[in-house]
Amino acid sequence: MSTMRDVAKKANVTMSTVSYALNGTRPISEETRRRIFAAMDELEYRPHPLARGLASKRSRILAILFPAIERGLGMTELEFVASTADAASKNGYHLVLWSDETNDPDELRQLTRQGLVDGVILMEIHMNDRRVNLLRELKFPFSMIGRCNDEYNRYVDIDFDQTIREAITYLSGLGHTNIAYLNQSQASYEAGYGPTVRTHAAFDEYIRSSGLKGIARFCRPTRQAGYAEFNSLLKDQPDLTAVVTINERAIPGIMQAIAERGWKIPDDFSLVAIVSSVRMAEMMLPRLTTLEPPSAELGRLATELLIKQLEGDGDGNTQILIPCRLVLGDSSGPCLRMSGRQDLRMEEKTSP
Amino acid sequence: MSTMRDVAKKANVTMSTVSYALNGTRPISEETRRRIFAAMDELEYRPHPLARGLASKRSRILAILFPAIERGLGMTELEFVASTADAASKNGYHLVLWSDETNDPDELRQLTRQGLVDGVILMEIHMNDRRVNLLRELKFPFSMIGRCNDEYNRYVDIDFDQTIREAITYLSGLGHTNIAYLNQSQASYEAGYGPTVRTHAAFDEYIRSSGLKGIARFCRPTRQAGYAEFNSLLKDQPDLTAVVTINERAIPGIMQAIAERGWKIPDDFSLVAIVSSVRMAEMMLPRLTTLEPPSAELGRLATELLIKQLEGDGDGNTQILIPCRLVLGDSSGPCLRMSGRQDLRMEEKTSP
DNA sequence: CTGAAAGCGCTTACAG
DNA sequence: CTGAAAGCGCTTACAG
Repeated sequence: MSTMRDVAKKANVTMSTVSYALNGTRPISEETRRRIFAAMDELEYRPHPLARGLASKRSRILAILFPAIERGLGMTELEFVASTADAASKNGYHLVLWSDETNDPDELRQLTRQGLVDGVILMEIHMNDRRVNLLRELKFPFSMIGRCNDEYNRYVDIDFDQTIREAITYLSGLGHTNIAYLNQSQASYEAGYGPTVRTHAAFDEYIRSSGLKGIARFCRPTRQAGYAEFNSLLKDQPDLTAVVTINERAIPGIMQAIAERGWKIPDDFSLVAIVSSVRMAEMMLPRLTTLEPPSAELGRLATELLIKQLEGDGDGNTQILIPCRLVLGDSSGPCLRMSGRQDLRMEEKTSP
Repeated sequence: MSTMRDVAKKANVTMSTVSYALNGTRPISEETRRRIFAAMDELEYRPHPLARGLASKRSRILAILFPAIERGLGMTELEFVASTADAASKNGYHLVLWSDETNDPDELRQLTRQGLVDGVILMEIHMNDRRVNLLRELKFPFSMIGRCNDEYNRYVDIDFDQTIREAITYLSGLGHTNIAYLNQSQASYEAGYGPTVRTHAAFDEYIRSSGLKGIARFCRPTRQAGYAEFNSLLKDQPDLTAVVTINERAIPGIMQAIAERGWKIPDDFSLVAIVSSVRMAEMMLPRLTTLEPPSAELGRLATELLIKQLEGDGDGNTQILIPCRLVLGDSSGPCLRMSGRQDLRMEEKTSP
């Protein structure tokens, strides 16, 4: 393994010249730079990240704080991590994974104090997030996938307003006039979990302004809860014809409750997921219509935001909102049950 | 941010003594160590990982090579990563994520040459794996979740023989005598992907030795392929009553094909997944019976194996095989269709 | 456009 | 049981 000193010797320059050539941080004559890079090639020189980090006080390592897996991570979180690692690497950074088992901000403080990483990417953001408060206080660089109550700091997030609006517009376009929203758990709402809070408010508001009938409910993330919540929902609103849900794990229970009524999806009832990956939607039968989250893009953008901040060409705070994208499945359509247009019923056999 | 020099000054010792006290690498008098740790506490001293790594030539950073997400990662891979990060942190290591987009061994060579990480964890291992060959050649420390053709090196893997055997034994215990195995794609078999190759061989062998009827097929990981493969399978073997599959993404297609025949699961046909997470099995309707992979344990063990090797208390190579664990769902049971025992049919309504 | 040198914050032989 | 010092492989003022 050759060192910068070896390169300098071979190129007949001093180490500092090699360093400046490598980092492009001061002008080098064409001839000299040629010699240096030739020497590097010949020696297969790789700069040592630890040495560079120690000397420059910039490790070029980022961390992503990964929530405890038990809390029910899925494809979306997987994509955040993968795309973050990818974006980091494309910008010459490494990404370390910090698993936030304890959800203890003090653990995060220890980690930042260590000085291994230049900045951290947060996900699963709450309206009033202790981790965010801590990092602000420490003035430790970070960016978020998600956002708090206030509009400070750098974040990328799903545009939940737009996503909810699109789900409802889509269903109302199919003729649905009475639509329920099955949210995540009440506990997550009370904890101020961003998606739960924002979608709840957005649903209420859009239903109100659109003149449709609508009802929103919380639901624990289990099939049993989905089953029970659905039945309770229909007891209150017998003419409900569609459910929109962000609660992926409740979906099998909803489907079972629908089947047990002898109803078919989508002819008798429509189901639209929001923030569910197409990958997951494909696993359901019938294939779910979903508003797919831009997970990979969120991960990439959060990383780029953070790197910009670290490299100083950040223009203060940056906020980016991206709506989910509607991907049609076989779980949504006009409701034939209420309309009486039974003649429109789809053939039993659909292509797989 | 205080440094080791500050601690030394405050404790009235030299820096080397602080260092030795911290690392426990040479005897320190009780009195001195007390003073040193008191000083550390007071100064909230955190050793600087970059400096430590540079001086000791051991970064205490591990990498996990994360396959391209397009290739269809799921919960299992998510758990590998999360549990690896966790095990690393519990042992005083950090974990960086290297995404293997290109699947190019030369990229891996560059990364190892950089000298940032002490060792790397590989997953998605093939029988003859270029990455493994490369790391062996470079004598770069690594461990694997999965294994190659030979028995060299450190690995943890699923015991596919045992897993297949348990799936078949379970089904044959329910009275099934004609069982199909729906594997991953032919392409993955030809590429020598471990799980595909090993389960294929295990199924053949166990069917042969058990006197049951069985047929194994490859299948692309799409619902369309699952649908088509299932129908083709039943054309060849009309008295088939159960399918075992490792091909999670084909399952919705299988279920649809079953439903279109007017069959009910499990009364008319049984479906058993292997190496599918319970989380995923819970998303299906009916809830899938699965042989759940010990993902978190595999990740943890692979990490511990690697760390042992790095810290020199490794007793050469270590091989660990763990079978999947049967978790009953509602997709498997005795076959009433063939037996004619229609009277045993389950009630339509099952609890969610 | 290039050099000489101090320093980043640790570890680890070498000595006693 | 403890110290004094070289060194890990870079970066970056300071000088010219």
